[in-house]
Amino acid sequence: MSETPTYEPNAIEAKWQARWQEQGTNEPDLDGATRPYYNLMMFPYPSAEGLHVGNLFAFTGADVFGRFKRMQGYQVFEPIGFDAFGIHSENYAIKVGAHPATLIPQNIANFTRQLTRMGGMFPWRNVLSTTEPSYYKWTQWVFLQLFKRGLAYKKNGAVNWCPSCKTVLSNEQVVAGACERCGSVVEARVLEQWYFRITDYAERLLNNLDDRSKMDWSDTTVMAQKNWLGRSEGADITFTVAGGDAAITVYTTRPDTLFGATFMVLAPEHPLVDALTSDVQRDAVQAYRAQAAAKDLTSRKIGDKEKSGVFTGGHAINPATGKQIPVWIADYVLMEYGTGAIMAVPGHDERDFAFATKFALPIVRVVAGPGEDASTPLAEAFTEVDAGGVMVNSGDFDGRAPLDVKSALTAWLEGEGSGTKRVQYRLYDWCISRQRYWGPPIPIIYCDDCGPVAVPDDQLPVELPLIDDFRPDDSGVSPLARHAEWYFTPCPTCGKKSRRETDVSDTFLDSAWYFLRYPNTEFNDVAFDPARTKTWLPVDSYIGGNEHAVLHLLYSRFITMVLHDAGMLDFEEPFKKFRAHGLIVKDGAKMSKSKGNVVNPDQYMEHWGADTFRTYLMFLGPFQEGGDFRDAGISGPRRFLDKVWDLVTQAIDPDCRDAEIRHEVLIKWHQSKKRVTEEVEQLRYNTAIAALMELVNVLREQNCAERTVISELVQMTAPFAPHFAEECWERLGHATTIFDSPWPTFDHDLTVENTITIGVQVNGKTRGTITIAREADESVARAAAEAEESVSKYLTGQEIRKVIWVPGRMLNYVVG
RNA sequence: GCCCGAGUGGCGGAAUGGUAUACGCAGCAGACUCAAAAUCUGCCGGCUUCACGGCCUUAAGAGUUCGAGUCUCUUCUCGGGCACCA
Repeated sequence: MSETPTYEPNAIEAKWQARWQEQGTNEPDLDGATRPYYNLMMFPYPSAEGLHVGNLFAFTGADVFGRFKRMQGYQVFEPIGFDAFGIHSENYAIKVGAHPATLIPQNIANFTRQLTRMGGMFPWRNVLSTTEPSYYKWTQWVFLQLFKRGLAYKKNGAVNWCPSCKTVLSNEQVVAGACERCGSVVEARVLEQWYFRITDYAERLLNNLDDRSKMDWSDTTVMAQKNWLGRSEGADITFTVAGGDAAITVYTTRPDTLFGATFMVLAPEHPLVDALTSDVQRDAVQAYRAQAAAKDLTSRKIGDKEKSGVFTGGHAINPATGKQIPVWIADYVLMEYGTGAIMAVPGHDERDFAFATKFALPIVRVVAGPGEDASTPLAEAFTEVDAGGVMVNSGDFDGRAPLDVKSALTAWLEGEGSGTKRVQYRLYDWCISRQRYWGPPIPIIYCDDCGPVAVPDDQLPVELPLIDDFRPDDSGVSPLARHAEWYFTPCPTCGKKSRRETDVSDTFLDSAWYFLRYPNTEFNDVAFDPARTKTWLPVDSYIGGNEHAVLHLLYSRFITMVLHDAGMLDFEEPFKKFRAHGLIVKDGAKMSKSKGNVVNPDQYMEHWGADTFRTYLMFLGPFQEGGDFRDAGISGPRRFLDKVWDLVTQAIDPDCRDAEIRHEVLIKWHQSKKRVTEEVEQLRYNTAIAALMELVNVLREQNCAERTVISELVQMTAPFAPHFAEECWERLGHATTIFDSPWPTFDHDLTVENTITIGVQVNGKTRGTITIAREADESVARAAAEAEESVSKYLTGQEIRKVIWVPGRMLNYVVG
């Protein structure tokens, strides 16, 4: 008994990784696939630190699913790539004094090493990086598709500007109104920027979310998208300005409360402010507008909720009451939402109530709740619409329910020509301009004669020049503008000396279409080949983090819809199924560099092997909820693999093979196959692994190492521990990869025992158990139960009032 | 503030309204060993009992039900998202 090999993960893993590479095991036939399955995971941003445990958890979970689908007979395409443009790479390069173009390839090499080490089923010939000209050529092409369809436009927009770092900051880089890096107070700067008209698609983006045939998504993700889209139903109402021809249009979701509108508020930037302002108020209004303009975006939005504002001196007429009401300006009204103006109903809106209280404006009750009437004082805004209240102080509408008056009043306004019903979305257009260096240049040329001109397709890509001074400067203009040889270029239409657009595009654009490129990486003349696309898309399963629940997924859906409308794709939803994985925490806290609790997976893979580490990660908690990383627990999965290894050793030994499968093993075997199959399908990996462990325990107790059973056990461990399973499979005498073997099937009749043990309750308390035939009827069960001393002692001397018999489940006596 | 999600042994976590605590970790006892590690066997929610057993227990409280970790309401705590959206 000398030649028995022991389980040595590192040797086995290197062996199988090399073999997969040599034999192209992970590369499906992209053209000839008959049962294609596109298994997508969110590609990583290749940071200098390398993959962390959270990435590995996500990729392993997606890989387990892909390997499972493959064993179910699909040709699985499970590509990986790198999302390497963006401000993070650029800032890091500035910090370490290097160029991102040299850092990124190093990071990608390190990520590639780690992704190979973990044993992912990645087709490396289809790898992509968003920073390669061969990729971003098509990102620019995507931009131009939108430009040509009128969906890309320029407008002024405010950005966060740090005067000390001389750079535009993203919202998350602004902390409490200050620059996250240097602490300077951030200013708002207005720049002309490129936007995509995603708002045109708001309704379709919302409606498809409820269409299960197009999208089977996690509920939490659907909810997040719905909230982001923020559909509301209401009305536009026009108020004429007293003593003038001007009119102010407001948007409200509560047209029923129109009689309670006692003043109006415009956003400080509203175009009618000048016209409304009286001479007396002009100075105060000017001062307030200047003050509002100076506030940075974030502190205006989420900062101090204390109301501020100024009276313009102007008045408007409430179309319902005919009364003149004062018009104010205040920064709690946002120019970007609705019409930038509101009718203020302080009795029934918390913000308006706070404002009216602060500035002593009249508050009128127009809805009376249960037990209230028109004169009940309002200590706070009464905002309930559907709480059984009735209208009061509202003329002909008095006594009716607010919900009913909502539509009735809107209809009346429509008749008067002073209002219309309208649906409003919270979603705003997608700003894709970045005044930075490390991104794909926006492919537009400005010609004095021809205006903004698209760079012709045959001149794409507009390559990002490899310049050394890529730092942003004081001007707020992209560093690209400083390079005359790049900046000046002939107009593609008339040939006149023209200027390139110097903004680069948002990284979210890079990732909004990458899934279309993966099956087409070898094509240089098209972004995506129609035949390939028809075979592989839409994506069958997409797994990723819920931090991208809104932006990335919404932008991807939008770009797909646009390309669908352009006739280039025959589907409008890119991801048939989406599941969000959970988060790995360490000691109850999210892993982060600042907390110093980031776990580097390399050392674990080195010490335990990738297979044990993968199995551990999938076992530590529900995949869709995440879990707590505790290295003490890793020994459990390792012991499990050791036990399977030993069973394989026994199974291939002709001397100790057990030909007969005992009934107890047979049932457990089929039950395990059923459970594992169903649970892996639902990404419930932790319980699937528990089921495999239970099976192993039974096999050991029963001394069974029957070859068929062990073979199938090995197959079921394969998605979790792929190298390990390949090695076991080879030891069992197979010459081809285990991933081309069919997933084990089970016999339903063998998943249920002929005799079952059920609980017997007396008055709902479990008092004993009985073991009876599965099909036993009530009388048999009762006879067995009443013969049990532990049950009968609660029955003697009691009147049995009722017996509840749930066949095959339980028996309950109600006595007393 | 609003919208989601979650609170179960010492720990990670299982449980179609039907025997709560599967599986794993840690711990305790034993076997093997000169010894230790590894491995194997057994025990392992709390209180109570010599024991058989009894009572309690799924964040707290109420409710529905023959029966609730699971369904409903209220409260508390934690995590995530949105944040003056009219």
